[in-house]
Order: sequence, then C-alpha cells, then structure tokens
Amino acid sequence: MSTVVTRIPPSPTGRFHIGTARTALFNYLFARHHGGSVVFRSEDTDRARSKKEYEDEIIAGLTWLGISWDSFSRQSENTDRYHELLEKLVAEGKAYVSSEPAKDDQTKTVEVVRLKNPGASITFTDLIRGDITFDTTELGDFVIARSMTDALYHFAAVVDDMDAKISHVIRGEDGLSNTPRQILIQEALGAPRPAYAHLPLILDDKRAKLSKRSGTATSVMDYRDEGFLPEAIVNYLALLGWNPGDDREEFSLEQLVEEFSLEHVQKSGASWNRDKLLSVNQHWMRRLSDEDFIKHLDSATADTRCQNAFQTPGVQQSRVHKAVPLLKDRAQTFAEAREMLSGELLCLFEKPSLDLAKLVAKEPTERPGMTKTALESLSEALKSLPDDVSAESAKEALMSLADAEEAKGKGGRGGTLWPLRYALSGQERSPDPFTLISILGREEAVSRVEKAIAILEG
RNA sequence: GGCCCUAUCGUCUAACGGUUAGGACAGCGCCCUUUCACGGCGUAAAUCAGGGUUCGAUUCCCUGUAGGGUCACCA
Repeated sequence: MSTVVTRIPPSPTGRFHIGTARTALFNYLFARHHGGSVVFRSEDTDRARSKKEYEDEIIAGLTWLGISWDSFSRQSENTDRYHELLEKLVAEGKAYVSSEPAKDDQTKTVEVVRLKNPGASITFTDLIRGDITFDTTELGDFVIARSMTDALYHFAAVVDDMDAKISHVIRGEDGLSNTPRQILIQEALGAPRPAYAHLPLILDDKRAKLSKRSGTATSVMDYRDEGFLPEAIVNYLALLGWNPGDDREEFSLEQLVEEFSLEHVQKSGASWNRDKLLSVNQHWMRRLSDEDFIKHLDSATADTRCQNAFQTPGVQQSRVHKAVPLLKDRAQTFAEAREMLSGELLCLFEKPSLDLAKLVAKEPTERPGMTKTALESLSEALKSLPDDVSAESAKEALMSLADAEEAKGKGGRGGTLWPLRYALSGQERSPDPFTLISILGREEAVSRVEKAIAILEG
C-alpha cells in the first residue's frame, strides 16, 4: 500500500472561505486516518490578486480549527521548476509557444505557451462518483503558461502534485471539469495519475455554490469572531457531506480522524444551515467547563457590550461565574452570551429601575396593597436566609409564601412570584426569582425588594 | 448552449433489493413554569416523473424533468 499524501492548496486571493475549510478538513482527515501526510501549498501564481494578508488569514484559520500539515510551499517560489518543465515539454514537442494578440489588448502581441492536445477521450475514476469520461478534443490546445517563465494554475498544480508525490487529490466538485485538463498535462509530463475524489459543494439557501454574495457569512473568521467554537465548525463541516454510517452526530476532530472514510461522502451538494450550526455550537459551548466558558467571554470584554459584567472585580465576577449555567442554557454563540450579559441579564450586575405598573399589573385582579403585603412577607423571609443561599433553598423558603397567597385566593403563586421576580430583575422576561436571588445574594435581593415596596408606598 | 455531476421529510442525512422509510436541526402541540429560557413527551413532514429488470424496487438500467458545476492569457 503506497503512502497517502494529500494537499491543502488554497489560493490567497480572498478571505478564509468555508468551502476552503471543508475541503482542507477532508484532506486532513483522509490523510491522518490513513497515517499519511498533508501538504500545504499556497497557490499564488496570480500575483496580481494574491495577498499575504489572505495567506496569513487562511493559515491562522486552519490552525484555529486544529488542521495541521507536514510541509509548506508557495507556487510563487517554485517558478524555476515550472520554467524547467515548460522548456522540457517544448523541447519534446508536447507544448509550443504561440504568438497571438493579447486578450486584454488586441493591439499587442504576446507569446503564450499551449499544450499540444492529442485530443483523446479520457476516463478517470473518482473515488466518490465512480468512472467519469470526458472528450478532451473540445479543450483544444489550451494555454498552460502566460510565458515560458510564468506558469498558469493547471500547469503549476500538476507539477507540484507530481513533485510532492500527491496520492489523492480531494477537492470540490467544481474541480471535476478541470480534471481532464490536468490529466493531459500529467501525461505530457509523464507524471503518475493521483486518485481523485470530488466533494459535493456547499450550497446557499438558493442551492447555488456558496459565495460572498449568498447573503450568509462565508468567512470562517467571521464565525470565529461571532463566538463559534472551532470544535463546532469542524463538527458541522464534517457532517456536511459526510456521515459516520449511523446516527451519531457529535464528533471531535480526533474522532473524525478515527472514523473518516470517503465511502461515506455524499454525492450531492449540501445547503449551509445556520440553525443547525447554532445548535452544534451550543452543544460544544455547554461542554466547556465554567472556567473555559468565562475565558471565552472574558477574551471579548474589549467589546464594550458586556464590560459592565466584568468591570468591578470581586462581586461582579463572582456573579458572572454564577451566571454561566444561565448562559449555557440560553446562548448559542458567545456573541449572544455577551449580549445577554448587557441585556436581559444586565440585572445581575446593575440595580433595575422599576415601573409601578409592571410591578402590580401582571394580573388584573392584583391591587397594590396586596402586592405590597406579599412583598413585605417575602422580604422578611429573605432576611432569614444565608447570604449565599442556593436557588433550591431560596425556592424552598419562599415558595410556601407564594402557596399561602394562592390559598388565600389572591391570584395564585404568580400574584407573589411575579412582583418578586420583577422587583429583582426590572424586566418582564428574566430567569426565575430563585435563581436571581442565588446570584445576587440575600443582601442585594432584600435591598431590591425593599425598593419595590417603597415604590408601592410612594 | 456544449460537456460533466447530482436527485429520500423545509434542511443535513440513514436505509449498500424485502424496514410501519430511521435520526438530527428547524416547525407545531402538550407537560414543566403564572415571565423568558432550558428540559421532558408527542406530532406533522420525504423516496422528482415515466418506463423497464426482478417474486419484490428508495436501492439496478433507460428516458424525461429539475437543480448544480464547468467551459480564461483566475485559481
């Protein structure tokens, strides 16, 4: 069995695209699964469009995802080799220099290099789709280099694959139609033919190839910045076009290396589904320890949205810590978690401003006097609790009061629970009052309830 | 348009000739909770169409249809 060598050949002409990530992931998984190696190759032959910053982003993004490689090269640094082989092909009569009008400026003449196309029918085996046959006559003598010293993509890619002894070319389905062209170059060069596997494309909601104009974010870094975890991206991407053969859906990168097989790769394109990604991300967020969860939140406090939660060390931070289970319940991304800390959960860090009408008007049957009485007994009961009371014991201690009110026919538990929760949160929607008390502490809770009582009196 | 690829719930997918066509996300309903969220339970939802082959087709073949990809001196 020959050694497996795959390639990750991004073109640094744009941001780190989801499709690039998925293809890279599958190449990585296949190679690692078979104990082979991975070659990273920056395909920067188009010097006008290639940018170092894009290359940097792609490398940073792949690293963030946990995808690694064993060797690194740039096509722009391999031009001597292309020149050498171009000369060889021309000398052998397998390619020729052609003088023709420039594409962009018909008044100028340029000398491009064309491959002499034997014009045969080519059949190759795709590991995912089976045998595929193309008639190459329609390709004609296609251009393989702008000049003897300026190779074009197809030529450079074939030379590099040959020199790197690539065993498997795993790429997107959009490369399928290019395969016969590359095989023609291989045959002219006398290079061995690697195995091919063309992955189904990632589609947008209109079922067209996912692109920047699709309306969805296509840069992996945007997802990172929004607070998606690399584990979630990898897990979701792997399941987009691949399945383990059974119902399992949770996979770490290590598990994927273990399980991955091209036989379970789908043939048809898959739509990008943000909702599903969100759900996968929430899953991995919940898997984080509370400490790690806070690190993710904390690393973004430059983002002023949740500064309030972190600004005062001590009390505030201990409340952040206690709020983590709440955030794990409610947030699907860290961006959402941060928004909650400065929005619906802000009451954990700031005293709310209360509205008399909302305090008593939840049920039409309620009257201020009753609400006041209820809050007063609640306040008394609260005072007897330890300052670091748990949500469970707060509930135990206070629920009997709510039940007593209910027994008196004063609007049920809600007649008590609603004003309590509102007094603590100042919001129509919030976590339950007992959880709030456990996070705020007895002292702060009593203070807020008494403030509510004062409003009812005033 | 030529060439190529593809076709199971709305979406991601399982079922490699015989299943009540399974799971997940989203949806809906109920429960929990007089808030919100979480959670639990349940429900609806698919084999593109027509021909074959076969005792039997989601599965194999053909045709049609639909969708996608590709046709550069971009990668």
